Amino acid sequence: MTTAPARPRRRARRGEGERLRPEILAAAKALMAEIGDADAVSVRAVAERVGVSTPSIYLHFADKAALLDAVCEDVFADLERAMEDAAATTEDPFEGLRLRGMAYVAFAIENPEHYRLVMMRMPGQDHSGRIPFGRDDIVAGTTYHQLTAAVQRCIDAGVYTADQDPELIATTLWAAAHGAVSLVLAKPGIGGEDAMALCDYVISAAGLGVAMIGRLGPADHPEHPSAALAAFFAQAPPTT
Amino acid sequence: MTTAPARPRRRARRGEGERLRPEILAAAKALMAEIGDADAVSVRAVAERVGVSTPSIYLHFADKAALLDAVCEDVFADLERAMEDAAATTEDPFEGLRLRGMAYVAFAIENPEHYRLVMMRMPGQDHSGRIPFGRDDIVAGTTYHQLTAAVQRCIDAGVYTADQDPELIATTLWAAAHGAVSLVLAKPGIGGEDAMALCDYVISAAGLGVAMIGRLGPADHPEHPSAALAAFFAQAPPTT
DNA sequence: TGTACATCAGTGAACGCGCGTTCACTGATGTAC
DNA sequence: TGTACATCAGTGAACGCGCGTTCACTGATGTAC
Repeated sequence: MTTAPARPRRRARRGEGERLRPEILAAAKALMAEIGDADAVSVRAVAERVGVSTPSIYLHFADKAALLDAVCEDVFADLERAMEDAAATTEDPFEGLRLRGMAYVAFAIENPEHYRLVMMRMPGQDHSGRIPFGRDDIVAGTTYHQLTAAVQRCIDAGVYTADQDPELIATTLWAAAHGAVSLVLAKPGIGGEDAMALCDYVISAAGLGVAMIGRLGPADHPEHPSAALAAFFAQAPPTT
Repeated sequence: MTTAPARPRRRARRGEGERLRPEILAAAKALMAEIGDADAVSVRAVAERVGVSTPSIYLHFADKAALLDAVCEDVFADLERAMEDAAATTEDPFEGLRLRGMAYVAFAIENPEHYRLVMMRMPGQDHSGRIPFGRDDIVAGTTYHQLTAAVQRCIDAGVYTADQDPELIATTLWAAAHGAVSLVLAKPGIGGEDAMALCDYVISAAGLGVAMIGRLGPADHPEHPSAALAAFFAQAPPTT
């Protein structure tokens, strides 16, 4: 069923058994993208793709879950690299937020099954009770840290206000990007032809809306919000 | 494994075979919520829960996929009802958007596996090639129609501007609510203790940000957006 | 009013499948002497 | 320089499992006469 040619391979030399591990990882990653369903990737298929017998997988990974965890780790690193590369192309903090979001979205659209694996699964607990690749892992990473730092620079620049919480803003932007792109993946055709344009719109709306919240107060739900907002915008300055 | 007592049941009378169908549906729905993984719900388990033999399921559903599709339909109706009920409690169109979003979010948090089934799955094609519960089905429904109508009323009220597209705005609000709540489901602990508060924040940000886009122009990406935004807000009127 | 029969809801047992995982094994490779 | 041996990467075959689905069947029920 899998079209891998399974070329004959030479076994690794003594002490070089670790050489097989990255090959297994890459095969699992590739199969996941091809099959389009992480659950449907079998240990057998991965072994066949690598050109090795099935039990060999167990020399490098404790079980299937450990293999999938390793793939997660790999994918996560790819996603974070894409975001950091994108952010490095601008000095403007607000634009940096937008570029990060667009890189995030582009990664998800280009690698839907990988994105799904790390971001759209229900959390399964480790044997140790830890949730792999949960909130804590993400928030502890350098990419998330850079994101909140960029938000802080937006506060410093006067886009957001000093009383706003950079963590909450970062999470909100993350939710906006994730919401747009995961909806595009789950419900194709949404937002018309240009899915990236929809995502850009959603990300921009969230980024700007957070600024509005900074001006209106955090939980401002007046009795007639439509009238209050209409009045606010009626007095707003003309834009360039 | 499933704790259903499987009380002895009487067979339906002649011509009343259809009576079993809703019971099967309800059992499948309940099992899904309990197990927390739609894929792990087996036809056998559903039959056992109903108190009927496994082949009986096939008298009412062509195959397992048809059963899951029927559950989807049911869940979708629940979700839409929750949103319409929530929206009915206000006359204000902007507040109506927010209440719809909060009802959506609350439904997802209360029924995580059901929400996941209808909104977080990769689209699987029907035997006929149609995507069940895809964008087209949702957009054609009355709930989505009411949502865009509420957006139109926001335009009429001066919250959004006449040149903005109600469909795009509706989709953006949907993406925001979905993004916030699906992130909460997939990465527990995000947004701190109160997940609903985070969702409210994200929904509000999107709703307000769309209004900002209406004033700034649809794809306004100036060279130094931070400075431009800071200038805009520096001139903005004081808020109540 | 009684009975033979067609209908139809529901069943017991089995089929074949692919899966994760294990076990006893092979044979190449480096090393000690 | 030659050889016995320990090490270690990798294997072939099998285990047991739960799954979706099918098939020939049973037996209660309503109906025609």
